[in-house]
Amino acid sequence: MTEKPIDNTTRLRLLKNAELLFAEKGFHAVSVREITKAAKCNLAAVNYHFGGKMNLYLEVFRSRWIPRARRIRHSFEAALQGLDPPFLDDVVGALAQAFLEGPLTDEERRCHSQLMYRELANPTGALDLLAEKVMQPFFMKLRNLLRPHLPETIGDDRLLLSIMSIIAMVIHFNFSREAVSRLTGRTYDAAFKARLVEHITEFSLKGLGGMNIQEQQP
Amino acid sequence: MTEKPIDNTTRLRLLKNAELLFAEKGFHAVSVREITKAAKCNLAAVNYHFGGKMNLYLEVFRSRWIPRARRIRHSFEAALQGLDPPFLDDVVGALAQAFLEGPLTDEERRCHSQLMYRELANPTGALDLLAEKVMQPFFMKLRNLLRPHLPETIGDDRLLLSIMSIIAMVIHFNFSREAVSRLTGRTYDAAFKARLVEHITEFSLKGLGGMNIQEQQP
DNA sequence: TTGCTATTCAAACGTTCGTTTGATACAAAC
DNA sequence: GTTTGTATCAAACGAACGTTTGAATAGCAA
Repeated sequence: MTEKPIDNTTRLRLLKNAELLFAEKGFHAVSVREITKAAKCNLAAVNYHFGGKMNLYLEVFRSRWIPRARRIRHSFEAALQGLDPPFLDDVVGALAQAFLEGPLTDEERRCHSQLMYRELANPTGALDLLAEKVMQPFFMKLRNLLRPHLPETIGDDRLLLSIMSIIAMVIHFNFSREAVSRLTGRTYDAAFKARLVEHITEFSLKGLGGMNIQEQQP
Repeated sequence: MTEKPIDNTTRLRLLKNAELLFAEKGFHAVSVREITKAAKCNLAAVNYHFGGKMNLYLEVFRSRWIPRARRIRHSFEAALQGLDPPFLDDVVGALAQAFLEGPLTDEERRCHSQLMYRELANPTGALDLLAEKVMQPFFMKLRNLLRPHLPETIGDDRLLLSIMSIIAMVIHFNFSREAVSRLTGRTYDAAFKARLVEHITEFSLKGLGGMNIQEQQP
């Protein structure tokens, strides 16, 4: 417990502030001066502790993004605990909820989605980490969870596309909040988020097959 | 016809090359020197013709992105011509096809999606243009097309969310090609694109309701 | 020709960038 | 007390940035 007490070290302050700024503006739009100013430390601290701006960026993913992705995944799996096997709507509902409500604070979630979106848009090397350590295994897990509830005629590729569609929605509604808010005329409060979870769950459930949902929900 | 013959002017070369580079790397990651070098013109040309880098960026949207969005929309509407009223699967199929296959070359489509994605991620002022001139009217059009085929119990907001879900998929599969390719193990050739159109259409159709599809497709 | 306008160009502008440096402070080890 | 190693700091570095300048070059009208 005392291994890392509060750890309000320069290093950690840098990671926290860097993540927020990178998420908000993107790698190129944030300067080292901006980061160190926000972290209330000297300009040279980035190079001392991380060896450069790019390494700081990568370290943000290694030590903050990936652990948070794990928290999301654990939240998802915890929601399915005891349901053996979970029904289709359990899986999809837990998925949407883990991402849109889940264990993160709202600021964390925004940060998380934006960093991911940006990395999808502009692979800088961090995408390698995400794909290998997070996405790939998570998608496999999802496939195994969904497979028993779908007709056997559905191939693996088809199932994978469906999973990516759901993820696409989740990411999109998390990420392009500004556009979504503008087009729907709604602010991103708890009520709207709950509405989104409901919508994504319903839409995805029906999209996935819709043939054996009725038997589960009388 | 002779109004704009070839128009291989410096101005147009700048717009073309700037668009490609902005789409590929994002606004901040591209330098004026890089653009003018690609356009084979002098460094000062950007400021002479557009009055600055940001104005060039905005002009890319005004004179290239928006007209292309119109071509997509026309392609979508042309596919529905003669179908009065179009069925649900006509609308959704035409939508997916217009975006993923449609009237654009593959390079244009990549460029188009990337610019849009980036602007959703990083609103720089161009998003105002897109939302007002393109998205808003297009979404209204879609809503009117879909409305007659869905149960009356579905509210406007619900329908709008469904539309945004479909668009989210279309954008996502167009944009994050690298990640999609990596996770599916498939290259973005014509066959895969056709597969994506098929998938999005099917998934969206079912997601939209699934209650009156059967009557249309015996 | 002479003027006028529009465009291109090399060069330089001032600013900001990421990074490096060398001095300084501070604590634990000897 | 001295040494050693870690961390922070102000200052400066060279490079790259967006932009400006003023001269050179065309094309066309008078």
